[in-house]
Order: sequence, then structure tokens, then C-alpha cells
Amino acid sequence: MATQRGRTGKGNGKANPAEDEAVYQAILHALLEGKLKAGTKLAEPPLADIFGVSRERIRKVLHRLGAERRLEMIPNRGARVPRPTLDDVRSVYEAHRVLEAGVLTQLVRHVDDALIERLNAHLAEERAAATRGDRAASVRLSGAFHVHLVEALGNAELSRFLADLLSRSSVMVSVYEPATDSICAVDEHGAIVEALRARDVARAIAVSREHFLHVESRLHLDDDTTPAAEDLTVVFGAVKPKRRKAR
Amino acid sequence: MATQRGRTGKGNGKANPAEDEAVYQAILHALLEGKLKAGTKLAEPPLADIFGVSRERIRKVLHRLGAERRLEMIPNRGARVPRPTLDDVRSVYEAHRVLEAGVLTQLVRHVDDALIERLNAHLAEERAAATRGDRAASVRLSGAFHVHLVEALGNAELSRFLADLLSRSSVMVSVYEPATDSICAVDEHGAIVEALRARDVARAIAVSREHFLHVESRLHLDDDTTPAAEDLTVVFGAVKPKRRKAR
DNA sequence: CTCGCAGAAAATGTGCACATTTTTTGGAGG
DNA sequence: CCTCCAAAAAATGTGCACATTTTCTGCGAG
Repeated sequence: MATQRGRTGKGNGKANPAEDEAVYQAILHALLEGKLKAGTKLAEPPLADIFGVSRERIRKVLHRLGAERRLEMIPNRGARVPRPTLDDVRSVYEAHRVLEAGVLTQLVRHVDDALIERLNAHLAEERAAATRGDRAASVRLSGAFHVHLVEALGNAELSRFLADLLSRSSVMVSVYEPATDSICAVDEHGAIVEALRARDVARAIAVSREHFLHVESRLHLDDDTTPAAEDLTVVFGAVKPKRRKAR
Repeated sequence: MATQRGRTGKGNGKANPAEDEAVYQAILHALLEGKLKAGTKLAEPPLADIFGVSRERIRKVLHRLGAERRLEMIPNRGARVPRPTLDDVRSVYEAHRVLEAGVLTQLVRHVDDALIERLNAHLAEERAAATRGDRAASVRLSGAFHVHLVEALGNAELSRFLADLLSRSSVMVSVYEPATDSICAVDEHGAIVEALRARDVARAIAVSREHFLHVESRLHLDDDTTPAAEDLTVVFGAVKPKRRKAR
């Protein structure tokens, strides 16, 4: 009865954009969180089952994620979590590095005390998280630092591009995990702010560059390439278990 | 007979990805070419009629273009050609400027004679088009110059971002047409190459910056804001007139 | 035991029939 | 002549029933 199968089941096309968004967010979140391992197949029927929505709903979301290049869509063969190569990862880091060089170049023209103050406040947060040993917060704040830099320019296009790069690299760390030990070097962030305060473009760029190369160097290839079969019901554990399949 | 309307028309789900692509390309092309004025409503039924495909096909393409932010999608209200504000345009130009600063910074580390030679060859083409008075070619080559620069880095992410910016600004010129007179200053491109050859980062960036500001300054607001109602059959004139409506 | 290959099962792709908005139309009243 | 409002018309959104394609399965030949 759960889904009224009686009759020919004429469409009752009731609009519910929030539901689309919920499914989208759930899958995206699982993706960014690294809960979905690279190579995992995302089939429509099981997902529709798990979220308790129609298959069309799932289909639309999957295609959207594909258009955003967060999923790999193959015609007639469905969606898979992409398995980035090491070169892909380097490409993303390099892009971030190049972008930040441009951002810093532009930023030194607009630095003011207020900006420096805001950045320093952020650095304080980072240090607090580091000494606290809160790794999750450290990772998050580390990325947020670069977001702060680009957002200081107030350019929506650039901000969006950076957000795209960050989300993509955050997925990648789950494949090429950058060593769980020491955290992203808050001091390097501090050095960037210091160079900015001094209006020293060359130094800011140099420090930023070193920072990225440092992070990049920590990447190591996990050649075990786990076949990565996964149980989706576990990943999206009890999100909206309207219906289930017995089998 | 063209589209077998007899029977209840049960789904004949024959896959034809090429058709999707054709419709997508047709609309995208019209958009980039500036044939679709800002604010134009793109309704599904007429488009389906013009291209001779099902409405679902059109719908999918429209949503895809919306996801790429080339069309403005409003829930329950369909797709419209976006009407960028002057600030939007400036934002795109600024993003391009900032990005190129980063690209040049990175590029001076990898310049070699072969690259300089390629760029000079391109400049020769630009000059030829300019003296020939071929405005269309000039505009195209002017954009291609910047593409050459970023592609010299061989970074797919950066190339994609630039392509995105360029395609967006090309749409915008149809709204804020940057004076049909003198062309994009080939000399400024030449100065960038010259600075690259000399490995002079600061100068390259400065020249590039001036170049963009120069182009930006030519933008002028067309406040006439044409109501822009348009006949789609004219825009997509006889692309695939399988069926037509009499009315 | 491996390989190959039908047949079955499952998954993806598409048109269509509606439900739900939104937009247009046509007067009635001020 | 303009404004407001209800009914009609048109457009968008959604589930579903298929067709098509891919993947899985079982079994027999080498």
C-alpha cells in the first residue's frame, strides 16, 4: 500500500522541489564526505528505494551531478563515482595554485587593515583547532582560509571556481589520502597573510606556491585500487527508509 | 506519418544520443552567436515543434543549459536567456584578468622558444585578420590568444574555466556591444608575448591587466533594454522542420 | 577448469498521460 | 479608460508503461 499501486497509477505530478534538493544534497554530501568510494556504481532502482522517491527523481539528480562532473555518466550504463588519476589530482592542485597566484596579485591592491584582521582571526581559529587536535575542524578551516582569500575579491565567478576545485580535491583525499598526521601547516597560511600585510606580492605568491607544493608532495598513490563494491543502504543509512526491499 | 501519431503511442524508447546533442548544439550555438536576445523566453512546446523532437528531449537540454548557467531556469516558469547586469560582465572580465595573472606567473617558469614561436605565429594571424578588416576573425582570434596562453600550461581545469568565461563574455557582447570600431588591440597581445619572452612576470601581468581594463572600459550600458520578444522559428530557421504548427 | 554463449534478469532511456502551476483572456464595475 | 478578478488556455512537472541495452546466470563444449 505504501505507494498505492492500484489502478493504472496515473501521474499525480505534485511538485516538490525540496525533495529533489534533499536527495541531491544527500548524495553530494556522501560524495564530499568520502563515504562513497571511487568506482562505486550508483544505480537508480536501489537509490529510489532507499530515498523512497520515484526513479525519475533519482535519475534527474544523477544526471545533474554528472553535468557538474561529480559523477561519471556513461550512456546506457549509469552513474559511477569517478576514480581520479594521480594526474587529475595534481591538475586540481595546480589549478588552485595558479588561481591563488592571480588572486594574491589582485588582492595586494585592495588590502586594508580590516581584511588583515579578519584573516588573522581565522588563523587564530586554525591554531586553536590544531592545538585542540581537532583534525576535522583543521581540514575544514584550512580550506576555508583559501575561500576567505578569494572572497575578499568579491568576485562571484572566482569564488565559484575555487569552490569547485575545493570540492573536487576533497573527494580526492579519500583516494589519495594525504597522510593523516600533521595538519596543513597553519604557519604557511600565516606567512601568506604576513606577506599580504606587507604588500609584498612576490613573497605572497612564493609562499603560497610553496604551500601548495608542500601539500601536493604529501599525496601518495594508493595502488591497491580497492574494487570498491559497496552497500548503498549503509552509506545512506536510514536517510528516508520509506520502503525497503526484502529479496 | 512523420511521427506516427496513431495508437495510444506507447513509448518506443529508441535511444538516440546524437539527437540530444544536435538540439543542445543548436541552442548553444544560437546563444553564443547572440541570435537569442537577452530575456527571450524559451518555451518547451514551440522548440519541440521546431526541432521535431519530443518535449522531453527539449526539456532535458534546457535543464542541462540551465545547470551550465547559460540559461536562467525558474521553477514552474521555464527557461529564459539571462540578462546579465553590467556588474555581471565586469565580474567575468575581472575573473579573466585575475586568472590570466596567475597563468602568466606560472607560465614564465616554463617558457621556451617553441612557445614564443607559436604565440608569434598566432599574432601574425591576428594582424593579418586586422589588416584584412575581417572583424569576425579578429574577434575569434583575439579570444583564441588567451586560450593559447592557458593551454600552454596543459591544465584541463584551468582551460575549462577559461572556456567558460569566454563563452559567457561572448554572450554578453551582444548586450553590451563593445563598440564595433577598432579591434582588440593586437599590439597589447604582442606586448604580453614580448614580456613573456623576456621572462618579466611583473611586466607581463601589468600589460595583461592594462589590456583587460582597456577592453572593459569600452563596455557601455545599453539601457534601452529591448523588451526582446522573439520569433524562435526565425532564430532556428529551418533547422529540422519535421513538423510545423499552423495555428 | 576455462571459455563461450544463449536466455533470463536487471538497469537505463523515452514518450505519454495526466496534475499543477502560471499566463492569458474577457468582461463587470468603478 | 483603467483595474480587478474569475475562467480558460497554455506551459511546466511527474509518474508510469513500455522499448532498448547491458549485465548476470547456467550449462555444455573443448
